[in-house]
Amino acid sequence: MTQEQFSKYSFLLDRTARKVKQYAQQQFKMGEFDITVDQWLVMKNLSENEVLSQTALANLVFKDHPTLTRIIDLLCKKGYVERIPHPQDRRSFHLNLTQSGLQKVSELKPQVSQIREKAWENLNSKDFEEFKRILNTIYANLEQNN
Amino acid sequence: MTQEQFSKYSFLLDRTARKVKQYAQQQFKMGEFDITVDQWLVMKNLSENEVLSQTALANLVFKDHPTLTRIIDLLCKKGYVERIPHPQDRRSFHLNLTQSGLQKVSELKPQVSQIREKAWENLNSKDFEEFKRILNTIYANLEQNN
DNA sequence: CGGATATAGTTGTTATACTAACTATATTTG
DNA sequence: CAAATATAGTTAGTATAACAACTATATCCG
Repeated sequence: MTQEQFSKYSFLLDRTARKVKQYAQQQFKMGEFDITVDQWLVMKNLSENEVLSQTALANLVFKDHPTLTRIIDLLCKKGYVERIPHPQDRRSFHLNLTQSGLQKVSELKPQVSQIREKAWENLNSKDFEEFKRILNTIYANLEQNN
Repeated sequence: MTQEQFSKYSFLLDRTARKVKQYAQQQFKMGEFDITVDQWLVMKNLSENEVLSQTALANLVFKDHPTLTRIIDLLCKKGYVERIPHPQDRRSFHLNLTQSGLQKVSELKPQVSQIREKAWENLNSKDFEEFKRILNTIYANLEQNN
């Protein structure tokens, strides 16, 4: 295989990732979910982990700090999340889903799963495992500490 | 496989696509390439196709018109691309690589290929074919006209 | 021909991504 | 303890992504 051919993966990967996000975002909009796909990822992770700082959450969702700051800002404005001052460390916050945020997560969870399924028509569990393996290998190949 | 498990593909896909772009962008910066990864994609496609309108180019690179307008604006400012008025259709342009743009493409082409290769360490041609097949299937599953 | 419609491209707005620079607070260490 | 350093989070600036609304020009069709 030539270098030239290999190069195409980045185009296909980027194109597909954008399509997946775009499709989900359109469904979110049609269903009047009131949040974006990235905001959903953040809220879901908050719901699955009790006490999280912004740094801990950033590491979970693989977003950088400025990006997460802004997503949290928006979720606070919408009333789904609150920043609770950390009792020992005045630099830090505990992030909390509000009552409204908890309700939103449990309401959207099954709907999001259903939206996500559409991408896997005509594909099976073996494909899924292969896909995960290859994505994770690529990710590991490009990590900084190589 | 549960819905929940399937849902993770979107996270891994997004995470990996971002890492691939980020890694390339860092290499572009280190090499002082003077363009972004998306600008490179546009210039490469211009170099491979003689006469392109913005619409034709947008379809090639799978970006929408506003995004492409802005990328072309930046490439014009940098002197790598020019908009030539279409002789028959006054709404439209022919996009052209300048001399400087052509030189940039031929200078960067091998370097970009080399950067792109790093992702494929520990993976082989069969993986590559599988990966392409799965990405293309997902893309097709989510196209609008379904 | 002339009004309706379609197409090419631009502009505006919001969100995310990334880097860099910054503030405030903790921690380390001489 | 005090200075150096590290960490938590924010702000600023630029680029890309998506959608909606817009201008200008072409085309269609009665």
